[in-house]
Amino acid sequence: MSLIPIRSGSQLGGEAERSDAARNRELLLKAARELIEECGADGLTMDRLAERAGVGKGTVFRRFGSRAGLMMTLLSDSEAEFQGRFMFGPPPLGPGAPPLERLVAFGAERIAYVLEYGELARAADSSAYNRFDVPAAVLWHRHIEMLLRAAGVTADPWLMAMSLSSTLDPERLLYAVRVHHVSPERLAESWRELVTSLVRCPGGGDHQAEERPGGGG
Amino acid sequence: MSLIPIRSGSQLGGEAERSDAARNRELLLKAARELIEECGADGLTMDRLAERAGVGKGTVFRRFGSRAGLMMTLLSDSEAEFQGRFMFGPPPLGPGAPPLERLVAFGAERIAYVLEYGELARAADSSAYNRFDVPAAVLWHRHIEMLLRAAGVTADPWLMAMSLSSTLDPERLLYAVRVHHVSPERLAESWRELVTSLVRCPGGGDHQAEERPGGGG
DNA sequence: ATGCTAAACGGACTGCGGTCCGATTCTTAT
DNA sequence: ATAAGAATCGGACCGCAGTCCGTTTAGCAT
Repeated sequence: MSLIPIRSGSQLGGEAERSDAARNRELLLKAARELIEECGADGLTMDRLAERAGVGKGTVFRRFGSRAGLMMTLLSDSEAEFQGRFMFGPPPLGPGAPPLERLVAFGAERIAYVLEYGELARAADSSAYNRFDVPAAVLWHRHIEMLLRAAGVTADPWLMAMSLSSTLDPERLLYAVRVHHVSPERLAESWRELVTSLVRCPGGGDHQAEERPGGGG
Repeated sequence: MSLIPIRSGSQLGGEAERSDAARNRELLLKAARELIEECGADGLTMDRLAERAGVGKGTVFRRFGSRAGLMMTLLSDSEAEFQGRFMFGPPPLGPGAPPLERLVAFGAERIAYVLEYGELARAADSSAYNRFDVPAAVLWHRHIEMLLRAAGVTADPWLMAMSLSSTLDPERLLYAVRVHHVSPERLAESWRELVTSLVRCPGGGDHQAEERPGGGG
């Protein structure tokens, strides 16, 4: 049932897990949820978490690698559920619907997801350079890219998928909603218009010549 | 000649500047440039900068507000020059060319800019929540929005401009180039295709009804 | 020159994410 | 039961961005 190693729940690479490690992991997750309940995701610090869980700070980082890793672990259940829906679930999000409709649905669902988990989703975006290399992010990217190809978009699907992904960045989404009071519906509608334009117009192909000599990777 | 208060060079709101303040500002900027030369933008820390300039740490923060503010100040000359070109310069970047061509040129120039200043441009993007409220960012946003409107794009130009801006985020641009070895030309070409699609197709207008009767602007 | 005041100064301090490594505890073989 | 060994534990430690507030100094009026 495990779809993609979102973060595998706990251990980073190993197989077996020592009993004390398992106990501490549960302690930590429980404490983290409590803290978020009380102080919000932004109010959760690694020190506080360690103290609340009654473990050392080193233990926290060994478990989750980083603050962002912890947040991802906390989101892993809902994230897995989301992945399941857009990969295997019913149309229009899942397979069966035309690519464009799936794209539209994907954006709408992702927007709803980000808005639901707000602070958490934002905190799960590590501020590090490898933010886009996290398994879930590359999965979304690949999914969008696949749908673009299926929809007949010829124009550099990898980069187009990157542009579309950037539109769904939690940071910007939350900024639009919280600071500029943009409604979720308006966000979804704008996304629909964006992907529709992209799919309907084959990338401004008639530029002038498109003399792409080799056309290599 | 000052176009837009990018960061006004130094003082945040006041008018007159005391002589010691001016002297320290110059000292700091000089030291910052030296440090970046030696250690790269990522190697510049506020402590080191204060020490190198021979001033206290408080002075650094009073001058620039934050690390990102310092980076913006360091970029302000080239930023002002860029602003001057896309607002008042010759076509196709400046006024005179058709909106679509200006959009294409804007993206290409911005990509080149980000790639040229690399680390610095990235560091100037404060990690804070108000990242998008910085004067330069809202100017770019407004510029894109204006061009979209001029090009006849009806679909929520504000949000479309946000999506397009996100595509030009230094973080992602540098990620594509440095990690995935995407060439600058490919980035610019992808941008061209993106905006061309947007402008050519009026936002998936025939969705199902889209009876937007008035179509105000 | 001198005194006054508002502004600038500077460095100790805080809170944070993240690391390190000696001490501890679980597991397994005997 | 026990000893060896590996994995885990935990908190002192680091470097960093950013803040605070007592001290100094520039600019001006006299």
